[in-house]
Amino acid sequence: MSDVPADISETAQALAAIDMSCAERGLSLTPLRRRVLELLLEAGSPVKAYDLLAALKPDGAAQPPTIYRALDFLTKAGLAHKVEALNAYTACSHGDHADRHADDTAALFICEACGSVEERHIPRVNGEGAPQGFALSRSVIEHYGRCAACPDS
Amino acid sequence: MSDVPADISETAQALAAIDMSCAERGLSLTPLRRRVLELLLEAGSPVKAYDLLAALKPDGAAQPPTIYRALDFLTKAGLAHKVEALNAYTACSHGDHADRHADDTAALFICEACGSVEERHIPRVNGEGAPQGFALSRSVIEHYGRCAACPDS
DNA sequence: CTCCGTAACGTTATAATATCACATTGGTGG
DNA sequence: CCACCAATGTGATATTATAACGTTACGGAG
Repeated sequence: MSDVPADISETAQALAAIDMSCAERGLSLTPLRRRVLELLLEAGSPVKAYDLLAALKPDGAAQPPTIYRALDFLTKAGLAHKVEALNAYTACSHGDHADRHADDTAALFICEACGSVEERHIPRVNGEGAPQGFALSRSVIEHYGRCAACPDS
Repeated sequence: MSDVPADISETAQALAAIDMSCAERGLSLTPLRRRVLELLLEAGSPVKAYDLLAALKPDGAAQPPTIYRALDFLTKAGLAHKVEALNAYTACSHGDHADRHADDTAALFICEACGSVEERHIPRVNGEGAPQGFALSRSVIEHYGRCAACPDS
């Protein structure tokens, strides 16, 4: 066993891969943005903007625009998603090759018991039964329920 | 031609049908709730809570809880939906037989140009590629794009 | 009929989420 | 050096939503 929990180590590895991916894509993953993404990765479930803000406080008193700008960058870069129905944010589980998924739609499966999020990338197509002539720009797909690890009890 | 625009008349007809549906289901569609639903039906596109509030003002100064309680009732009754990504609310296009769709998922197709909403009811099933053992409770499905009537220009 | 319980709504205050507008910093290229 | 631009800092404010408690009106039990 190392002295670092496995999930933190995984976070570090993911961040390293994302560093490279961003470099290739010409995106500047600044320390602040990187730190916010790190917080999201460590959380493993959706986090509210003001909770991220609170988590940054030790590093100096951050103000709301700080966090919203970072989240804006991360979501546009495909490194994080906003969970619309929760007003929360979560790291993209495919952030290390976000470029390959730029045109995909992310479907989120959110456990209402434990908060965990599973993400599936599905090719961007008009939803089932789209109106004639509807030109799709983006889709929000969020499924709420109970994950396999959280029995109905 | 009547002196009442066609869409208002349609609204009135829809409301009459909803009145009966609510009576059958034992739901009390009070004047306030009915008025809010009427406003949503007339709008034809998503409306923000505080805009509804403003629209109610002439009838007396309403406060936020008033409108949120009405919206809560309407959404639980399946007569309206919250558009999560817009923080807005829209009348269910099948409100007159909402009982038959109680277990369905509503997929919304929202035109970013004109604001129109088309609604499709799809049977509630686990989304494509759901994780093993995921027990679905509800889904948020919102598609954004451009409707057939709004050319790319 | 009175009393009581409850659903609906009113009212005041405040919480939670998000953005605007402008100042400051720090690098990069002319 | 200086002009420029991306990124961040900072203070104020807008927008969305809920908490907490009071009031009213109606319907059933006694």
